[in-house]
Amino acid sequence: MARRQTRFSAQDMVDDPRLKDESPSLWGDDYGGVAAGLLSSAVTCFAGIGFNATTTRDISAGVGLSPAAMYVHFASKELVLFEIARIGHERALAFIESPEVEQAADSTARLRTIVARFVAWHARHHACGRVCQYELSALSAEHYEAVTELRRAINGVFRDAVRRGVQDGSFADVDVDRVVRGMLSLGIDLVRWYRLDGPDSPEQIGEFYADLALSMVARGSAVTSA
Amino acid sequence: MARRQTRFSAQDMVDDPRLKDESPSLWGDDYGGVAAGLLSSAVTCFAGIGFNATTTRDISAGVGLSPAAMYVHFASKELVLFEIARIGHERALAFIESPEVEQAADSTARLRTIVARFVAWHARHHACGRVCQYELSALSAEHYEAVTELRRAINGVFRDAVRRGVQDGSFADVDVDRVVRGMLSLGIDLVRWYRLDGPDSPEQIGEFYADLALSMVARGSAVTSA
DNA sequence: GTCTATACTGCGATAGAC
DNA sequence: GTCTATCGCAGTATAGAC
Repeated sequence: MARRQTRFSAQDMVDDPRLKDESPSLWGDDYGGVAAGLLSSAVTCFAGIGFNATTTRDISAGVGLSPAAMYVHFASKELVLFEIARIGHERALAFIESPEVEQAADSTARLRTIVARFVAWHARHHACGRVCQYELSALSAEHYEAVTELRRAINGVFRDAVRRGVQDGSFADVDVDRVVRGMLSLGIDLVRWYRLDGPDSPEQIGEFYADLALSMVARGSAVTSA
Repeated sequence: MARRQTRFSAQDMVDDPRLKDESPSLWGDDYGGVAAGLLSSAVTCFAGIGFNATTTRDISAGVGLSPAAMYVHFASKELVLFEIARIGHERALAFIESPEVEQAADSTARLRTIVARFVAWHARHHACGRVCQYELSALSAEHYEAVTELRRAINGVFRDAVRRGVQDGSFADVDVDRVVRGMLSLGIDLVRWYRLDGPDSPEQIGEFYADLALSMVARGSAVTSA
């Protein structure tokens, strides 16, 4: 039987408007020109059919080049995945460590801004986000560890924001770890279904989920720790 | 360079306590004996390293059989994936359509029960849940459509429960689609990180998320529709 | 830096003995 | 129903011309 009789090929993914995202704007500080195009092509393919189902030919074909072209810019397919995951996590982390967060008036405004920006980033870059969330098992041990370090930093931003609000009395005495898990889940799971051509803009869904996050830590809520 | 220099092999997944789940109890009505063992082995491998990175040899080796053994019970690797996805979705749907849900006293109790059971099911069967959520792109077009049908039914249970509460005045006038997305995200994303040997039992995390879900539709919440 | 051509490997699936 | 052996092919990566 044929090796690949799956629903979609990588080329279908490139043509699918559901996978349109704004990853091309992500590589600027690290890559430009052909290399940036290869990363964007790989994001679309990886997000659509997965790292292991994507061939190096698919990635090159996405920018109109021959099968061998990818290796001039990246030493291996795994390195393409790592660069996507590394840059994606770095950008998301930077986006929730912005001055706008530092200047928040109080713990509530601070948490609201962090959640809204985290969610909006993942909506705008949802294809890159899918790769960052669901394809990490294909990384080498060293690269996986490097990404895990960045993920710990992102979790730390949320944990600090919630803990600070609990300590200064802005929030109820919630179970910080549980609540942070829930907030991250809202922001992360949307990469599975979000589309830029859907009803909500990235900023709108960010605001909506920021409200949900605040309701999770609100005083008088049913969700205080036991 | 080697084809697979990834972090983990399928055998590592079989040995990893993080992927312990209770999928062996899922196949009873459809498969028994060796076939059930193959499905459970496949769940562990697919959940750990993905459908495309798992070989038919891995699946068979998980139950101590030779590479060819799988084909006596399943016509193809893709069919193994489909059976896991089909049965997983059927069981999850049945679990939130239980008599316990039908007998709920009011809209609030009804939604609480649905969310708690949905979340608890995904926690208990989190490895199967990962396959059901993240590996569907490897299905054939026909099999994908069959699973999509089941997913629509599951979404419908949530949508009806929220809509009913809005209509009878138990809930605030929320944006039903948005709120249902959020509830499903909480229940689905946990398959990415949940472990049975962690601090929360499936039922405990189900109760916790049911509280969150109710706070999303509570009257007087900040999250009413515009 | 891009191409064509290809070496090498590993996987899905099958054949045929027991 | 399980085994061993193997076929055929797809996919990563490289060689070498331009």
